[in-house]
Amino acid sequence: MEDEIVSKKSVVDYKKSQYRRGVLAELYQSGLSTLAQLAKGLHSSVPSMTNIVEELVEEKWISTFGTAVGNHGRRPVLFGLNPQNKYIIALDVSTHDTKAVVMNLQRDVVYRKEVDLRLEDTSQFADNLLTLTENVLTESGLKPSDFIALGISMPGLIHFQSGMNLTYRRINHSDDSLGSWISEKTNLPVFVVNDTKATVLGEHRFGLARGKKHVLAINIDWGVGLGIILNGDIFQGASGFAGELGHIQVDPEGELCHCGKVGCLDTITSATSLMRRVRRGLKEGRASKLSAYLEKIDQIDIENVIEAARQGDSFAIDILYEVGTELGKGLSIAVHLFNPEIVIVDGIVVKAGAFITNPIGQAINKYCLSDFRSDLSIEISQLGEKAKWIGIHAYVLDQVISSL
Amino acid sequence: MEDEIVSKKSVVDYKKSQYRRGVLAELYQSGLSTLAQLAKGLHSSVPSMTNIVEELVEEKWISTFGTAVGNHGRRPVLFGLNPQNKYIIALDVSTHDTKAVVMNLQRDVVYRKEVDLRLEDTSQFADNLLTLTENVLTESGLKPSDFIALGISMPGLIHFQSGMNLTYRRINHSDDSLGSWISEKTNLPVFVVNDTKATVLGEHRFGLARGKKHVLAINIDWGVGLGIILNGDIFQGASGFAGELGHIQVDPEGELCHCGKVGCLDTITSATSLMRRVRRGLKEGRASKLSAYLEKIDQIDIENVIEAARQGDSFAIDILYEVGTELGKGLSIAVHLFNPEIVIVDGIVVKAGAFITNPIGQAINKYCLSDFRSDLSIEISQLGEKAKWIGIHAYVLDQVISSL
DNA sequence: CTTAGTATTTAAAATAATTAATAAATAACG
DNA sequence: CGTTATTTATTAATTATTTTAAATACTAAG
Repeated sequence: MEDEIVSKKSVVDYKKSQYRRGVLAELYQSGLSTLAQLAKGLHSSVPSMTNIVEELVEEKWISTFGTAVGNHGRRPVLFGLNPQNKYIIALDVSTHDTKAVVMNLQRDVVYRKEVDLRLEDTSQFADNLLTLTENVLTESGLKPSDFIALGISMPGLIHFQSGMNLTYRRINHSDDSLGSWISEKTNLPVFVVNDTKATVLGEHRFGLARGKKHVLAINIDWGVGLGIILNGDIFQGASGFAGELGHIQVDPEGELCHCGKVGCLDTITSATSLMRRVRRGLKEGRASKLSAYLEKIDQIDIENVIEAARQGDSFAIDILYEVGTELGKGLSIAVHLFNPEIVIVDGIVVKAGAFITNPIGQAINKYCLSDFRSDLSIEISQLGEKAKWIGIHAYVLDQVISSL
Repeated sequence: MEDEIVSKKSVVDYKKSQYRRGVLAELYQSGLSTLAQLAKGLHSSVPSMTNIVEELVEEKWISTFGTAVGNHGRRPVLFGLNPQNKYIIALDVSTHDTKAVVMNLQRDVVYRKEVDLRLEDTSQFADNLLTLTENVLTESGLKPSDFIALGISMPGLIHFQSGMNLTYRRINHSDDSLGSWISEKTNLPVFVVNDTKATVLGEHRFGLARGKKHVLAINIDWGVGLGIILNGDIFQGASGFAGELGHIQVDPEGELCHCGKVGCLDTITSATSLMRRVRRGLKEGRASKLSAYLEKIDQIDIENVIEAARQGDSFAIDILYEVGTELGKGLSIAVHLFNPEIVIVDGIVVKAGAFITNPIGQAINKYCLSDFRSDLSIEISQLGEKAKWIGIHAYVLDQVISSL
């Protein structure tokens, strides 16, 4: 019954809704646009755009930003997403801490909080994350009605359809996903996205990969993740698991991985395993500046290794080289399969700069067919940790807009 | 100047053109549709569709196919692509022969020819292919004006933007691609597509993978190729090279590949290398029914091996098992990266049936994370060689329609 | 400082597309 | 076998959108 009422006038409504979404998406990407630009971009006319835009201004989605300068003739009015009235919360969850960021529609950070909440596979974690969220809601000083959505990025296999994190199953409350549980409690739409996918989306929309059609972003952190942009969109695969590079087998005689298989790329290249090999090497008596840490060997961390490499420590350099080579080998597989225009390297390891990118580049040269390399550039992320918040923001806004 | 005339009335023209393409695409997929179905599918109204459809009938693109049966009420008129007046030539080029097929818009084969023209890296090949094309044009008995386009599928890295085959560079006339050269000579639009990509498109549009969003099709032939459908579309990558599974390294101490690298998957799993190992095994005196061929060892071919396996020959079974396992290993990498819903096995080796699919399935079970396997089905192509023609047809028609 | 030139905005007219209404076709039912 | 219910096709009326034209706003040149 209700369905029939909705389907009345359906065609007109559908088209209008398409235009509304189009305008918001366009303004999100462009920052500021004139009516003429919007009309052209959406294959519509200026008077039509005037209508749509007026409506969206009314609803506080967009606002005017003065007029454009420079050209001859009458200066056109600029429109952009409203920097007030509507806010998004981004929770960047990892295994070592959690960051909460409140942003307006223009991605300006209006509130930030970093807490010592580590992702672990317990139901307690969900409770803590909810508490954090509620704290952010009040501490930010904004009206509850000003928040339009909450985005959470975290590692793990996140089932696209249900939002369940299958790697950390206990954080889901019974058969409800963490996301829908928090959504219920906070009365906000919640979107959960894999951290690497958020990162690549950030890099694609507002970073180095802007405007590229096919992008790979490799994120080297506590594990290895591959974020993929295809045809300008984040690529999820059938269930949301696409890009699981960390668990392809690279060494049949390698170490046992936590996933249960043997010789996964993760067992060689993740920061965890890198540190394991550093400690083993030091214990075996390898000559290195890092030997100074021998007594307190558990306190040594990856930044120490990178620092040592910078100072010319050959043990540290070797270790990084080894990791970079294996990463490059894994990446060349992905390059052969995806044929991207650009590969972005991201994560903790980027602090190692050329110590890690050189071997990656070398391995790609060695293991990739030349035709794949000719139009391919390999870059280090410039957005850094911001890429993730921006990616969450873009992901959430995409979802919100498309549900409008 | 002309540009300005075109851009007059541009928005209206654009929308109409969108509808026209939409109707053709819809009818191509559905076979037959009613006005109401078209209107619903394209978010438009019945009177509008009536207009568009009338125009397309006028232009001989579509025609009526009586009325639908079964329902109450007045029976709706069915429309479908016109089976007369417009034809497509598909050339299926491989390293062992070339097939030419003329099809109408409904994919009915109206003329077929198989010639002993083998793909080789010479300019002579281009001349021969042109001759073949011209013969087909005349021998088919159709009016030249009835042909709307020519599609060519062939192995190799085919540069998406230029249509150049980079694996067989000499078939291109100077700096003109084979495709545009033939196009010039025949006055027909020509589209060149990689054979594996054509196959997966065929399987997706009218085969086992119909309606699936993400599909991998592995084609085991003189080499290994991976065809990829993502979000319902053929995935080309930045330059058209996506899916090059054959040249990922699987064995650092393996054989030298013709591509210049070492231990490519191709060196283990292609039909060529399979035969090499069969011959080597026989020479080394492995017990096998195939030993009967020892004197004429060069005449033995893959079908003999498969036949031997069917008869229980354990050497043949072992060889196929080995190949299947390596293929499965390679495929699991692709599964981890693409997270598809279905994997289709295609090519010569399918005649081996379970002898090849069992080890593939087993390897996927062994090397894939369980979450990737739960919704994944592995099937053997049912379309067989037809998949490629149908894929060429679909590819060509997609291109023609989108240029309308 | 005025005027010519350029471009946007607003308003009005023309066109196109949708919805609503009516006519036509067909199966089910009494 | 005719009537009714149901569905589709066609036409008319209404609504929406585009196009055209006029008005406005601004730059730059004389």
